Amino acid sequence: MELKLYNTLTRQKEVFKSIDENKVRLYSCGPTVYYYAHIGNLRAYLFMDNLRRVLKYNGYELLHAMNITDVGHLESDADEGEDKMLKAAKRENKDPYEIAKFYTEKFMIDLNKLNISMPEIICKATEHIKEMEEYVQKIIENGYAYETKDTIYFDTSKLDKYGVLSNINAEEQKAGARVEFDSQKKNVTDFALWIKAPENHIMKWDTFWGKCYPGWHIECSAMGRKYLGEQFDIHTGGIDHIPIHHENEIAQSKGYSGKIPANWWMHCEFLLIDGGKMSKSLNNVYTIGDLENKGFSAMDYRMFNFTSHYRNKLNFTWDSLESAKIALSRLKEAYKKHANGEEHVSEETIDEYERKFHEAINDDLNMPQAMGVVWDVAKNLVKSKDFAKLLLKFDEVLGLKLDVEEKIDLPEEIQKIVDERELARKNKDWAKSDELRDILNEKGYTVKDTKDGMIVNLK
RNA sequence: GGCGAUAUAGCCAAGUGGUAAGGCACGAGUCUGCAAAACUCUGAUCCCCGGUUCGAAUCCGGGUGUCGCCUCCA
Repeated sequence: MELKLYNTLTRQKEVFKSIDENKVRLYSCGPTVYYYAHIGNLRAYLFMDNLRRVLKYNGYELLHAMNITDVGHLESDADEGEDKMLKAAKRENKDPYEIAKFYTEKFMIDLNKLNISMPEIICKATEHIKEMEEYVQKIIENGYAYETKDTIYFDTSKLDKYGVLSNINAEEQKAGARVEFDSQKKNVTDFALWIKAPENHIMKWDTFWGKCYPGWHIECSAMGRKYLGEQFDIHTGGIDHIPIHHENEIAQSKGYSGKIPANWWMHCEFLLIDGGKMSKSLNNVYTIGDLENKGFSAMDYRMFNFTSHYRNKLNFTWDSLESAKIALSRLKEAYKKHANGEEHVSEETIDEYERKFHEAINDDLNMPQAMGVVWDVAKNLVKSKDFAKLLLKFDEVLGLKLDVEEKIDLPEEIQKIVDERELARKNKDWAKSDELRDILNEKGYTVKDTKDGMIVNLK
């Protein structure tokens, strides 16, 4: 079946065709590991995971690289700000490498909780200084860079066009902005490739230009090339990457080889909180931990993300997360019923649902529409193992672990009360049963009585 | 100030020319010792005005609102 993916480069959906026959090479801009990832960040990785799974569903093998930015990401585009890693190091009074290690681990834990499948290659900027160095030298050799006192800049005026992705006149935009920029630059759109490290700079390396550290954009160019080749299929990132980071990556690649590195550029829209941007001042920069503290799981958040399309802003509210949580639990319930079902469903019916689902995901990852098909199957009055099997197939893309029952290990003390209540119920001692239920509630557990016994969960 | 996006039921949202997917909430009901859960049923003509068309939520023009980018950001 035809797979259509939206390409930011051409601003339209295009029929996907990989360079190699059955293999897709893709690159995703990963996190700058200077702090916890918030749920907005994580939406981009859920999108990345969604793309991976859809490609796999279509039979492609994947070679996927994602970077971990642990150096070079400055606060200011004018190349004057502080390195985010160093700032975090100061804040926490730690070595920047410790910071990177700590938040990288936290990031991986989040991805794991969200059931995000890992790219085949995870590459760290600090482990590829050599590759970046060579990349920059080639750009210089090709005449696309110039030196100032302490920075090597990319000369964007040497390109036939700068701004092919965002399709804007960056010169004009930046000239109009009320932002000062480094006067050493020849053009406002020029950006730093290589920067001389000040005396007290912690993260620096001995390089062809003395003790330096790399600009932010060069890592993706160098690592993408190293692991995926001069040209690969898809490059993903957040929508905010379009105007600067990805433009610069394209510029660097043009300066290096004359080519745009990827055929498809795909970008995930922002997550809004209560209709607006998340910001520290509004105190709404939530992490997975924050969600968990309110009784939600990472998987609830995963489910929530399927309510909208990745190219649309998604409005996060606690109510909408709650609705996703309930929907997920009902979906699992529905799966279970089908798994225990004894009726038969015709192959044609199954194929028809499968086709509809496949069509939806192949239409530029239209997950809300795909979920419509999933619910059709889940809520079908005919209870059948055939449907259960189909749902599991869908779950290869959804990644909701429909067949995994969430059972929590109850503390011994709680288990004792549960057993006692079970006995009371057996003896129809309702007074005692209710009393024990109250106790469980007080201790923070919910109690559901079903035909198959009691289900106890954390509130 | 410049640029861009968006406006669909209480909420989260699909749908881009042929008479409005889905989820959640609400309400009604079934079940149940009670409660909860679960299950069934139920709702919108698509921001406003004008145009194109046999026909528009869907295209065009104008207006209004909201959001974002131009500064770090997934």
